[in-house]
Amino acid sequence: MARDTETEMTAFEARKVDLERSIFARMFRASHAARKQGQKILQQISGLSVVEWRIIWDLHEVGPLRISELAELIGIDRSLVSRALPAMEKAGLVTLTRGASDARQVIVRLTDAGEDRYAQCTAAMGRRRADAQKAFTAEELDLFLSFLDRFEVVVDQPPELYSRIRE
Amino acid sequence: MARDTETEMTAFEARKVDLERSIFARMFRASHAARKQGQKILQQISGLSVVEWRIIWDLHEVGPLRISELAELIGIDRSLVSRALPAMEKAGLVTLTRGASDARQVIVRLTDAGEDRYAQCTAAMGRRRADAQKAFTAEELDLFLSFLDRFEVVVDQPPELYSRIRE
DNA sequence: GAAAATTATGTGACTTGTCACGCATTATCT
DNA sequence: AGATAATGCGTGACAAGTCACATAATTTTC
Repeated sequence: MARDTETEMTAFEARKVDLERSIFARMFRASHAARKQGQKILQQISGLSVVEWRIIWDLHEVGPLRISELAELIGIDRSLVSRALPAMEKAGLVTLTRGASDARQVIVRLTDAGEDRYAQCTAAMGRRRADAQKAFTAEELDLFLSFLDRFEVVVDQPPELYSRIRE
Repeated sequence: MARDTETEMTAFEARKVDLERSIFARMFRASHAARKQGQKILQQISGLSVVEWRIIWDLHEVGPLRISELAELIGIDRSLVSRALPAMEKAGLVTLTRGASDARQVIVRLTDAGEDRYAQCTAAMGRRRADAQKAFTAEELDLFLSFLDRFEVVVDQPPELYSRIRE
């Protein structure tokens, strides 16, 4: 792909260097790679999707939950949770019951089979979390999380702040 | 949502605190929020999708590019680029021509209308990038990027490293 | 007690993204 | 020169995710 002389960096290479310095590009790439890796680990171990794993993990950690609570913990739209659950119930991983005091609610509980599936995946996913943790000292981890805090302040701004025409 | 006594933190609340300390959960949430915000900014300004914006931005910065090069810069599968381009050509934003020396290749060029669309969006997207930049000192930014480097070392490991049964 | 407002969930329709396969073209090997 | 391998792209089929609307149940208001 020779565009400039052989000894100079091409515009393409220069662009890649630029993007290495872009927080947005780096955040996307890193979290995208994390997601793909997680999907593959779960696929190889148990055939679960990331959403299914998160549902199982959250139910194991917290106990019975409502659909909207699961969606809040996982950070996804509740329609995605709502769609995932019937197949999980059919697979015997969870039970779905109507709320005793509020019949609008669906209460999701982990079954023994669900606990088995949890056990199947948690060691691998825990090793991955441990590896990520070990890449940082405790102090660095705090700092990394504080950087993410600051980044989130920016990306949680309403889009109108940026899209509106400015002087 | 009273589960424990009113003065104690619920398991649900405790779980949320746990997830605040999880690099993976935080990376997903932060990059997801960034993506949604970007989508909305672009939607409000120009109706472009994120992929379309990135194509225009990369062509503006680098000059004519092949489909595989665009996919590499953006960090997505080339089928996504391949699918986005016909509509962009139809909208007059890019031209598509076969490679002069390799007829397999498609060379993508930005048109004047594409440059206009670039101009329409770049100020807003640049403000967002500037705001993110301003949240950090130059030193902190270097550190943040080095943390992302380390995180990527972990998530770029083959999934078999984690999914394989271990002693 | 009835009406209106709000809430919790389910689903239609769509967008975004991935993987595998096929076709055409080019490069390599003999 | 012909056969084989590799490459670049297009597309089928599917998965993951979002948004809006509808329905049912509960809460609030009068």
